Amino acid sequence: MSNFSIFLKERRKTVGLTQEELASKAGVGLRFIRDLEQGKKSLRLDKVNQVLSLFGKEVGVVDFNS
Amino acid sequence: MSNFSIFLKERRKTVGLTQEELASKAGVGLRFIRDLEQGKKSLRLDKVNQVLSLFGKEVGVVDFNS
DNA sequence: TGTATATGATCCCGATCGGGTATAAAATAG
DNA sequence: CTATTTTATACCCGATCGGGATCATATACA
Repeated sequence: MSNFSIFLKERRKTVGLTQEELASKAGVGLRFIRDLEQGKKSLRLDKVNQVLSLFGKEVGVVDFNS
Repeated sequence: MSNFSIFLKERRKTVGLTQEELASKAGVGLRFIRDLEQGKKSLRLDKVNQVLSLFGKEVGVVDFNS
């Protein structure tokens, strides 16, 4: 599982959103949210950022250790 | 410009690699390296990680302020 | 001058993404 | 403890797009 998979799944739950609600809020498909939370590796960067931006975050360079 | 665009361009130069050499080392196309360093938004995550891993880094969640 | 880089235009293959649907699991109601 | 609803997972399909390869041109730089 990647880094944002966990981050997003937890954040979504703490704010009480369903996957479907998050999808429509972020302007992406439900399938994408599911792939994302499932840790799919080959997602598109802009789509991931589209979702992360709802939580004031974005994709960036990090070390292997979290 | 995104975060890894700058990071990768600088790293590549400090280790003395051309875009072409980096591309073949990372197993991606030259065009991808160029798009990457130019900050293209819609790249695929796995490919970006493929390149970042050469420098012991990966893609992760970060704040808007770097 | 030659080398590295940037940008644009194709073509082509394969994957992503979204929509729909069917199903499974979890939560809630009766 | 069941029945119903909600939420999550899995699969197929079709349109779209990424990315590799290649050629061409333009610019920056050593």
